[in-house]
Parts: sequence; C-alpha cells; structure tokens
Amino acid sequence: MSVTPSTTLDSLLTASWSPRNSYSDVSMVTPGYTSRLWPRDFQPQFWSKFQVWEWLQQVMDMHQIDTSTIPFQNFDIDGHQLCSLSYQDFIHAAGSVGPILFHSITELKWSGQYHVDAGQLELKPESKNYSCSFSDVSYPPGDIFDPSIPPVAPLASPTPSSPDIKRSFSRQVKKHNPRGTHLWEFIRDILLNPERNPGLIKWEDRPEGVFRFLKSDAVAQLWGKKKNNSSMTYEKLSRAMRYYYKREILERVDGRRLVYKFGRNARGWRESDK
DNA sequence: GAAATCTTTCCTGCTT
DNA sequence: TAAGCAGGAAAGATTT
Repeated sequence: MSVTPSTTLDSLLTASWSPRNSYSDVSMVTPGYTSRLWPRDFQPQFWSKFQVWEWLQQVMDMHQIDTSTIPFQNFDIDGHQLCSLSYQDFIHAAGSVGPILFHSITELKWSGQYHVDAGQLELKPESKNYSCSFSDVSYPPGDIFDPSIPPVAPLASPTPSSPDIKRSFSRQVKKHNPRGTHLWEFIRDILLNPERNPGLIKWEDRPEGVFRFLKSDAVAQLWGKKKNNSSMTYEKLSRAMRYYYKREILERVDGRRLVYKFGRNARGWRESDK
C-alpha cells in the first residue's frame, strides 16, 4: 500500500474538489456506472480489495485507458480506505487518471448513500463505525475477495470476527482446499460471479464450459494478488493452467488463443451444478 | 523429516 | 516481431 489517506473525502468535497479540478473528461466518468455494475454493492465504503480493483478495471475500460498505465498495487486497499483518499492521493497514485478515479468514487459514494437510505429500512447498522446497507457483506479481514467463499451476512449470522466463524472458516479451507482456492477454482468463480467480473473472463460456450480470457494480464495480477505474488504474469498463470490438461480439469481448445475449456474433473461450473 | 500435491519459475521451440 | 501456446525441468510452498 503506497497511498496514505491524508484527508477525508468529505473535507475535500468542500475544499479541494471544484470545477477547476475537473478532469476534461470528467462528465463521462460515471454515468451508467452504478446501474451497470454490482447493483447490490453501491457503497464503495464496503468494497473488498477485489471490488476496488474491479472498479478500477471498469473505469479504465469505460475510458479505454490502458490498465498498465496505473500501478494497481497503489490501490491495494479496501473500499473504506479508498473513500478516505484525497484528490491529491489519487493524483499521486494514478497520475493523470487520478481525477477520473476521484470523481468516479465521489459519485459512487453519493449514489451509494442514496441507496443505503432505502436499504436501511431492512437492516440496522450495529457494531460498525459507519452505516450498514443491505448490500453490506463481509469477507475475512485482510483478505481479498474470494469468489469461492460465500460472504457473511452481518445480521444473519455471528460476526465474521467471532471465534466460531473463524474456526469453521479455517476448517472449511483446510479440509477441502489445503492451499486455499486452486487456480482453476479461482477462474471458475470469476466466471460464476458475472457481477464481480468486469470483463476479465467470459464464457464462449457456457454449456460446454468453454471460456476466454479477455484481460489475461489483469487476471494474472488478481491471481498474484491472491497468492501474495506480485510477479505473477499471464505466462506463469497459463503454465499452471496447462498442468490441468493432464488431470482433465481443463481440456485443450486447439487453435484459439486465451481460450480454455473445463474438463471432466472440474466441478461446480455447470449451471446444473448449482 | 518424507512424501505428495500444487504452483511458480525458467526455458526452448512452435504457432498465430 | 510480439504474444501466446506447449510442455520439460526444477524448485518452492504447504499439507498430510
């Protein structure tokens, strides 16, 4: 994490952010974003690190900006931290793209607040120092979003920090996945969570289990992030994918780049598996 | 500590 | 020429 929040967003909205600061393209930043993405996850304050990255990816896509122009590691933060970044923090972290990101998150925060008001009809905030919406989900503290692990609803079960939950979470991971999520499961779960998959991988033939990497480098970065390996590349990831051919977790798709197919030993990707 | 498993890293050669 | 694919080899990390 290389960006330290220096000012609250609220203070900047009144002090730093003004039309003079506007990015030339700023009017195009967010229209449609909140309705296009995660309709239940309006509040950026509650995003996981993974969702922050997704948001980054989406904004970059919308503006057709090369994702390599910003260092994703500068946004190794969750939504709460993201919302605390100042305009200058965004400039520092993302250079010329900073104003776009700042405006986007500002708009999202505001629109999220609107939705929260409706959501709070159903859920009451409890032991958090900020409000809670119907969209609020919690992930293991300090972890990035893992699509294979169902989120913990804050009011439907004990808090994620409770010892019981921690124990059962730990048991579950150890029993079925000694090393945590496998690569193929990570890929599968991105595919199975389209609302959390902003154009990284897409189904080519859903019934046949054929899928294609749209942003191979971004997926590799995410995988590396999950494995705490900042040097992960698509080349390395694809080598690991090819090992699955032998185990029939994946099948070769000849002649098509970035295209893979789930094999007979892959589980949980079929619609009928749900 | 050994074995097994899975993943990472590096490499060469081939294909698109 | 670059990017991606295929697969061998070795090593690292982790669990059993």
